[in-house]
Amino acid sequence: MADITVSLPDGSERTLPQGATGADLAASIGKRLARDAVVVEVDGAPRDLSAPLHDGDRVRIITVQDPASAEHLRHSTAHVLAQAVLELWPGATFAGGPPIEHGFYYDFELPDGGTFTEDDLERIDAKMREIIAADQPFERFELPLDDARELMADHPYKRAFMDLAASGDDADGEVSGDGVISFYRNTPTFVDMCLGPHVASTGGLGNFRLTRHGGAYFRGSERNPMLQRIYAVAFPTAAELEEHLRVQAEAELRDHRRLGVELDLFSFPEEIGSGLAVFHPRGGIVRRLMEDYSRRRHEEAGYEFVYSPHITKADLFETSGHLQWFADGMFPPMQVDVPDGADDGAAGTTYYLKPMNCPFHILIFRSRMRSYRDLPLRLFEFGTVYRYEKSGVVHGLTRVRGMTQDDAHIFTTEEQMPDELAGTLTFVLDLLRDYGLDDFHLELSTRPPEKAVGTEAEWERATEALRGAAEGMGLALVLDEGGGAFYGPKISVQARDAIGRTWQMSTIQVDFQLPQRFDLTYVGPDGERHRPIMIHRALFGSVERFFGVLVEHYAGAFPAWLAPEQVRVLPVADTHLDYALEVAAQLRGGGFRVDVAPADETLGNRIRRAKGDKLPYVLVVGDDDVAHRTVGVNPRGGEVERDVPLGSFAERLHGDVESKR
RNA sequence: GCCCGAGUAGCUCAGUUGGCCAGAGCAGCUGUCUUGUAAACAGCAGGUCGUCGGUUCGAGUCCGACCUCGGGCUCCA
Repeated sequence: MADITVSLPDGSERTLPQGATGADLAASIGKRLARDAVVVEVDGAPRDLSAPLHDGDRVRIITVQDPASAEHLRHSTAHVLAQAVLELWPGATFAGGPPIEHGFYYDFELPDGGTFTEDDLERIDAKMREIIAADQPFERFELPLDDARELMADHPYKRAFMDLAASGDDADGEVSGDGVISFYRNTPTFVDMCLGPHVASTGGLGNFRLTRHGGAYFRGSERNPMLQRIYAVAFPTAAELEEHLRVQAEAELRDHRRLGVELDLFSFPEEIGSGLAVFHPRGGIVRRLMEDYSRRRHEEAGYEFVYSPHITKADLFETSGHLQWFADGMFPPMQVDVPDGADDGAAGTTYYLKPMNCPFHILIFRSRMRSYRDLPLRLFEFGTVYRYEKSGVVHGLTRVRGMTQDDAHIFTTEEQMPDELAGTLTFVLDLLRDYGLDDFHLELSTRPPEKAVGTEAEWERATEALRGAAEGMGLALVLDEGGGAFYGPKISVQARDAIGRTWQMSTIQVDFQLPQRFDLTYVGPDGERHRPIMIHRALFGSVERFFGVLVEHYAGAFPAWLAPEQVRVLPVADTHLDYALEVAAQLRGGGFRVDVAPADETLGNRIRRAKGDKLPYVLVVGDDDVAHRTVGVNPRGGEVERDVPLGSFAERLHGDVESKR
């Protein structure tokens, strides 16, 4: 029988006997490679180690050291989860269980509408580890559709995936559409439908942890039944799993909801209502500083400031299209000016809380005749809007029902638009950097197929203009098909924070629609009327969300320019109080935010409290300092320095503020 | 909105199968202590146990509805 020859990524070739598998190949190269091999890629396509190789195959062996192995290990561990659940809950059925970032999930339906509990996760985990200890093989086999349906007779969701694939749907990648269904058998009783590949056996798995459980609609649609999903994190190595869990624990400590209470920044009094925040004095300082700086920069960039009310007659949102397209996101209407004695609900005038600021800015544009000389006209407002968010989605400051947008609408000619978009994007990124975020990527959201006004051609032009601006930035650009607003496509800026999480921040949207709906015009150099184009843009997105992101990014330890309290002066004993007050007064005179903590408590305890409040600087003053007009400087995250002249400390603080460190 | 879980003092939590006057630490207040870099000591005060209704001789504890929060789905700045 003829041998086969395969090539490896380094260009070398190896000759193996006919019928040799990826595992054989690995074994022929080295013991360690054989042990660490997870799957192989043949001509770029992942395959089981047990699959026979063919003459001329280009083969890459993926080991646990290769990041590409994670997906396969996760996928295989998901099967172990399914096996454990099906063994523990006789009569349970399962749907899909794909690998995801950091881990995997699997969807189940338990008998009699059962649900999982926290304790169940422990039982399942224990069962999974038994399966792994048993080192069960993953054995692949294939069946024609009819036989496959019969094999999965007790599992309607698996059959649903087969039917979807048969009708040309992608079936969430669970099955192929070629009429042959592949399965993996672990034990005589456990078989899962799967495209594969899988690890050779369960023994190599184990670096996982079950994390959460919750409801999830089948295939993500509200119209489908709700299944019970279990999430897990999983990594090729134990060290990676540990690191991930460490970062998670860190993220929990940074949670802005927790820090908001601890640092006395803001709260959500139950009496006010879900998703409605109040900012306390310390949070108020931070917010005001954020806003003040933003105002200054916007002024310098040619924006003009406007103000508009929070509520308006329904007609305005009829004209804008919001009542047609965005009504679900709006608070219910209120009837006002109802005539005495009228019991007809339709009598009077209908008002709405505003969910967006654009119509108001449009009315400002339209308040008089505009010339091309006025354009681009950039109207800016910290506009507070109200959105009726579904009860299950409200979340801290990042998803609220009342928020303030740093909202601007730019009215331009069509010719000006590309430059204006590029300028806006540059401005936005620059400003975000000043707030300490500097790792970005961009996302381009296109026409939502079922929910869009305007013609395809208009959408196309707007989308291309945005794409051009985005591509000019030299940042990664991700396509978000169908994710645009009803009136136009958008670019959103995604920022990565200090511990690597990405947040959607700024959005820039092109809008041909509202200028038409409101019949906006300007007079061009030719004396004729022309239609302007609108650009909607928000940089913080919402001030509340941005505030929450900054709290998490800085873990509550705001840089000096934003810190609510920059310095706290601690006299060692009462005899140093007058000097401490003098130091504080002098620093305040320099424009700094300073408090004094008198010697009612031990110095150690006052230091501890100040550190807990995450101040940039704690100053300790005692006999030596009174005598020499110095201070002891205890900086956040640094070493204590004694006998620092007050003047040089003030300069240092000034430098921190100026450099926004 | 849907699935699950939770709501006890400002915060973090105890409170056994329904049964004496609902507890602790931190925070707060009052004293004493007068401190050189991450917790001095003592005392005081603080709760209609989320709200409303029900079961019961008796409810923080059991049941229902609503409100709020947390985790997930869907949605989103």
